[in-house]
Amino acid sequence: MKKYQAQDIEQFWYKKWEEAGYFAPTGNGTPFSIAIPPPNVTGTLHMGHAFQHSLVDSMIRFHRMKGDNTLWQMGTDHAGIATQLIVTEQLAAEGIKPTDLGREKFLEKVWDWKEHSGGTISKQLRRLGASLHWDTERFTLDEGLSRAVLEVFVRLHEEGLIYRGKRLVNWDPVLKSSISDLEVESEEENGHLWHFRYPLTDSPDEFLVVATTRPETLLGDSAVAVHPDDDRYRALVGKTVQLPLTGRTIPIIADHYVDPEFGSGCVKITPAHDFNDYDVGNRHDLALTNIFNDDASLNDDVPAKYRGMDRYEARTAVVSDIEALGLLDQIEDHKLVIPRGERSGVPVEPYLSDQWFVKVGPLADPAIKAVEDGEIEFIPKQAENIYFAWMRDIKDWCISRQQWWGHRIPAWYDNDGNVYVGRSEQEAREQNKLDPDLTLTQDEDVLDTWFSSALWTFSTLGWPDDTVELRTFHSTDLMVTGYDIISIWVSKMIMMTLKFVGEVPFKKVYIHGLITDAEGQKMSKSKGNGLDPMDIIDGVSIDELVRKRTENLMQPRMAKRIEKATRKEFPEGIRAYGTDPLRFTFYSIASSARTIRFDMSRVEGYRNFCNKLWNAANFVFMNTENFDHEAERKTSVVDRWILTEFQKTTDAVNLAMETNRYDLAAKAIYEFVWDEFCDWYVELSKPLLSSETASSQIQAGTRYTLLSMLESILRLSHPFLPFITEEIWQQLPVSIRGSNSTIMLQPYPERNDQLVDENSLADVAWLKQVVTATRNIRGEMDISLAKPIPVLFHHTDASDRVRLEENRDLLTFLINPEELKLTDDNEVLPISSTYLVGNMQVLVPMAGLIDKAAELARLDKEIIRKERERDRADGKINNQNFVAKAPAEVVEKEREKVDALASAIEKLVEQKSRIASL
RNA sequence: GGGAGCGUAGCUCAGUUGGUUAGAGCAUCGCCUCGACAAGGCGAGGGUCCUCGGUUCGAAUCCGAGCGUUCCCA
Repeated sequence: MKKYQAQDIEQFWYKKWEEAGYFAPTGNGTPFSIAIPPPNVTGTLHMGHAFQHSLVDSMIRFHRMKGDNTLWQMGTDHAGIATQLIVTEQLAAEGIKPTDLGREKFLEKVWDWKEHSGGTISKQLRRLGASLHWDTERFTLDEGLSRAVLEVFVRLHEEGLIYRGKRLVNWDPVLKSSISDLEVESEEENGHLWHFRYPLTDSPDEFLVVATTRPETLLGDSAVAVHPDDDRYRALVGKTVQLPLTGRTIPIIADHYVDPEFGSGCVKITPAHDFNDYDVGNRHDLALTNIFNDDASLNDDVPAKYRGMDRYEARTAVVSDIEALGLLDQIEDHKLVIPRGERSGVPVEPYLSDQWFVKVGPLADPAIKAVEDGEIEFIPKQAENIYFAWMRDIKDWCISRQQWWGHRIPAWYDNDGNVYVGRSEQEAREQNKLDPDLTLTQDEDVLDTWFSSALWTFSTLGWPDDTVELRTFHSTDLMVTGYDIISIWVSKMIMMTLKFVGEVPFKKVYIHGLITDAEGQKMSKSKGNGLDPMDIIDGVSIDELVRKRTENLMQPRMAKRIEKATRKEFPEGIRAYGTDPLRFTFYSIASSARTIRFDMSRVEGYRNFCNKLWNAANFVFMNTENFDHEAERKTSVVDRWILTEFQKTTDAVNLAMETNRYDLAAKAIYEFVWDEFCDWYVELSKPLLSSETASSQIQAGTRYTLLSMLESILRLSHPFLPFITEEIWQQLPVSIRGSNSTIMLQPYPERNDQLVDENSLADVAWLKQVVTATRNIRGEMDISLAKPIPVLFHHTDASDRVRLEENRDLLTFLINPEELKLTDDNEVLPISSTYLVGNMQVLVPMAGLIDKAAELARLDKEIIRKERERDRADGKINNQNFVAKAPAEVVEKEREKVDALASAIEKLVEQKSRIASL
């Protein structure tokens, strides 16, 4: 075989698998299904995706190999705002505005874009080895899903759970649309707190001082509020103040919302421009004065002077006018949280507008209960808290967006503003018995992308039709997603699915942590610290990496700093590690922590692991070229030992997968392959295979075990390392692997008790200890393995002698002794370096080999270590409380430990004094 | 302000119901080009398990307080 090069094998196999249709459910066995969290059609694969989909793919491959009827449903969402923005920007480059084209033409352009540029993430998922069922790939805007959306909208509306109303929403003044909470990023920024004096109507020389971070909203104030228990202002409640610049008179009200400790204890209330003030306004029946147009310029409800000004222009004007009136009390520096639109980057306005809402309360109750009752299990369990906290304080969901790209709201208006909802205009007319001549116009808005995503698990399976797929694969078995998605998506899926399908969307939700950079910083474009999983798979030069990180920055001045940091962290770019090593890294770091630092040296470590597996396979092939499957064979103790170890590993991996502990699964495989199979079994097979004296049956047994063990390892590892395992498996003889065409559909290993031989464990443990003893002496004394050393076995018992004779060839090969010699108990021994294996002493005579001082130091270290241990155990068994209260077997264990250590120390001390006396 | 996570070797992290000599990878230091593999082999060094209390015969593990750090919500 050639050297291990991931890029040589990976794409080849994926293509084969896909063409052969191996990703499709077989139609037999227990159904197992997972729906992909639909990636954004505009998106590219980031580290979070790669992590998430690697976890899912292992689970899918695991179940497929177990013989389940396995479906990983593929699909993408239409990403309303993101997609529309991209196309809008492209058109802008040609000097075209969407409004120039009109809705129909514009949407054609978007579809065009989607068809030609929207598939990046699909290609990347293939590179990742994701065994998604592509044939039934869905898109939230395709016909079937759109029908589901219509159905849900109409039915919720019929039940009064969807309504239209004027409410305060997050408004992006650049997009001129409402946006969801998830699309708002709140960061602390430096600002000011302006203190204004509002004159009392009754006595204009007296003032209430109000503090605000947004002076321009003064023009929309409806009241000044104080805390009801605040003695300073109690007498003023019910009176009025003059609102400067406007000539309006507004009331002084009392509300518990006010924090009397903050500022002056008086708060201006602007119900149309602040979410808290909106609630206060509702409680006190205050007027809602909207002062903005949809681009956040001031509208005609403000004094003429300010009309048409941008909000920040108005801010300056208001402050200077207040100052001119002598009503500016003071200006303080102040840190405040500014909500910015994720896409546009501008501050978002709470904005009063006509929107459609889902009344969430009645949907939330059963959704909470489903999790409380354990119908849905969160992993880790603490993630439930996020869900419950959100669900128990849930607000109505604004589902309309002032966009073109999306599911258009199925509502029609007549000229009097009456609204009619139906699956089509036709149905709306029939249901409402409208005059055919009545002119109706459809609502211009579209639905929030999450509205369609909420139906994902069942709409992708054909709902509202009662399909075989729906009956077979719903509820899905597992959802894998991040913390940030619980409130925005997971909760909505649970509500909608319970409502319309009457069952949970998934039985388990695995919530993974956020992949951060090596410093624990969230990866982001603006910080320039992002990693592209494709760059880890394919490698990237430092120049290219710098280019990718610094292009199209929102803040171009960051480019220099980003370049410097990048060149420091990756002076030579990133090497091409391949998909398997990257995947294995993801499994290994999948802990329950909420942030996971991504460390490139781990990828390197797992690339080395793949290389190790590759080379081990190479060894197996080299030594089994003429393997005759029919030849008579016998198993050795070493064969039985590795088979026993493999059963334990298989058990551990299966258990880990059942409990979603990907890290433990990866660890079990890594340790078995490297520490047991490669370091011991392969090494122990060498003397047998090259032996002149070993029987041909034993040699055949060893060859068979090498092959079958390798084959089993490949199957066990396949869900995690799909490519390298397939590549190697294909090269195995058919007599070993069977005649099927892919490892993907081979049975997953399960523990076979008939292959467990507990006795072999003790035999091989003894063997390992003897070898380790001599290696230790060699290592401590810097004696090369090339130099033969005499090895004596002293104080042996019958089983030691049997083992020694049976394994003489193995020991000779591994130790490279000048001689292996059994001593008599009363024989006078040469001065030696000593190691204990149970009661037996392994001796290497010092003459000409070993330095006296070094050996004394080695013995001292060993004695101290054992004494420390003995003292600890001794302390325990001399403690009456311990003996009385600890379980008998624990006490017994400590007693045995003390005895064994005492006798070991005795021997070592004796040895030490002999050497010292030289 | 409320809630959550994290704090274990120089770095990144395991440590499952309390009993391990507290582990791994990377890094470090020796020795080794022996017929799978130098992307390797064999050894070694390295820890006040954040701090202080408590429960317990026994605490990295359970409880309380504090410190540091990250995130979410307001």
